[in-house]
Amino acid sequence: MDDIFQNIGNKLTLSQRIERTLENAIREKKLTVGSKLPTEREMCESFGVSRTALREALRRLSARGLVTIQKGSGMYVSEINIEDAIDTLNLYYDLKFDKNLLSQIIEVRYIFEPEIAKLAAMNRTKKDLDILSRNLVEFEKCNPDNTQLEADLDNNFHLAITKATLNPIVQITMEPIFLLLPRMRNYIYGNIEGEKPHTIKFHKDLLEAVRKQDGERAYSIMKEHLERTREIYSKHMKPEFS
Amino acid sequence: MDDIFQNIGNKLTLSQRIERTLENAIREKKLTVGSKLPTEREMCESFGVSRTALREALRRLSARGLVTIQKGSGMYVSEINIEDAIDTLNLYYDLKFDKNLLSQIIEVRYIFEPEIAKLAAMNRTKKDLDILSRNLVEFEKCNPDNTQLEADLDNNFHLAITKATLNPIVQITMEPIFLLLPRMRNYIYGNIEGEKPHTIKFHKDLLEAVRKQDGERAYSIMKEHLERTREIYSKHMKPEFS
DNA sequence: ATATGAATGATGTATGACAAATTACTTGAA
DNA sequence: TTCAAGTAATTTGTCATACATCATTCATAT
Repeated sequence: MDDIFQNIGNKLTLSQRIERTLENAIREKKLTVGSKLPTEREMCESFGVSRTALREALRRLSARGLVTIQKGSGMYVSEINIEDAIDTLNLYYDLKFDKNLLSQIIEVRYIFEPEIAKLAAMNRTKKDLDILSRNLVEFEKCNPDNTQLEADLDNNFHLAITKATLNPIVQITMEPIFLLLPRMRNYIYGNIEGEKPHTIKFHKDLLEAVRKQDGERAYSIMKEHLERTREIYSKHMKPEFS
Repeated sequence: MDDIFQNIGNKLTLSQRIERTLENAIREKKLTVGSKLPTEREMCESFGVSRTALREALRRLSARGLVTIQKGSGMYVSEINIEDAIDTLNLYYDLKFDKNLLSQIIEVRYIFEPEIAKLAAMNRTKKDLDILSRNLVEFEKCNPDNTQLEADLDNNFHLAITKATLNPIVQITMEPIFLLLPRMRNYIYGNIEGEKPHTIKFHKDLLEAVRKQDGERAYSIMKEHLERTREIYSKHMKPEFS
């Protein structure tokens, strides 16, 4: 019966209680998205707290993406967007970053992305096809010396495929991984000689399969590409990463 | 040449600049995890700002899980844990919650988990086998009336498989999804009659394949199981969600 | 009717004071 | 000497007030 003595110490600060109150109101949709909150002075009065405590609560909420604050205008209940969720994951990966991460990322891509390509082929809209086509055009005419842009376009192609699944969970899962890749370039030897033609052909073939909604073909094209990528990276990886 | 007049207005507030400065220092590991930050007064002096501005910056950082603040003691760089990221995801799903989320989760599991099972079979350690075996025993002797515990054990089995891949990214990816599932039970009719024997057989077969490191077999067992799950859920989903 | 500019009201920052919690130190007794 | 209780010092939490800065509204002049 030790639980008699438990659970007393966790007294929340005043500003944290205010934060929770407002958060719950938002979660329960008592405060609707886009609506304007009362002014600081009004809320201070109704809560019976100082401006300091109230403001610190609202700072927390804005940091978490629940409200947006516009100086001179007011505070509004903001529509939490997918970027907020992804940002937190990004931060997490950033701080957990270690030398094994690259091979782990390659592995994850290898096992997930073929399935994603298949799903994208089945669910894609016409708009997705437009985005993919435009990316392909840009990639072809991109100056080969601009390795930065080239890699970004390659990333965006994969990101567009992910979005074409129309499944936001897939997007939330993969986007932080794609965002990590540019940072990993520092740990990999620059772009590989003579790989661009292959990448272009790969993008073309995959787009074609997605256009025809041929899931199986999209799957195998992606799988083959990532297999190749995996081999190349393992051959060219910097010594300290092998 | 209209760009002459663009892009002046996006001036950050003072507290936001402080927030970024500290965030970057943490990201770049200039401030190491667990270390104590200087006191408010010291930081105010070195930054040359008021306590108000500094405190609001730190409120934001603590809301995001980068620092923890202990009244009377001090402020510390906190190890951001996966729960912080998951919290944000939960909030996002809470506010974005719609009838599609459940089917999206099922879809993600269907395309990812077979590959995960395969990878787990190849990489699993002896310790993973122990965990899975123990889970299986507990599941078998679990009182069928305790649907809550039953579902938790089922979840833990899948989570243990995920961990057996030895790829933390896979784990980070799937954990939020598994944590989401209990919340969805309210939207599904209770456990399905007569499913337990099938689930036990499935767990047994999968464990056997993982023990033998037979990746292909683990893949197909998991795929078949999730196919069945998908069908059952689509049949039993509550009317307002169909 | 439009544009300029002043007035108003909102959030942002600064300062000083005190409250509350923790930590460090001192002191006293065994 | 050792340990414990109590006290002092330190640190964060809250309050109050004043002013700065930005956005909106409204009046006025062209």
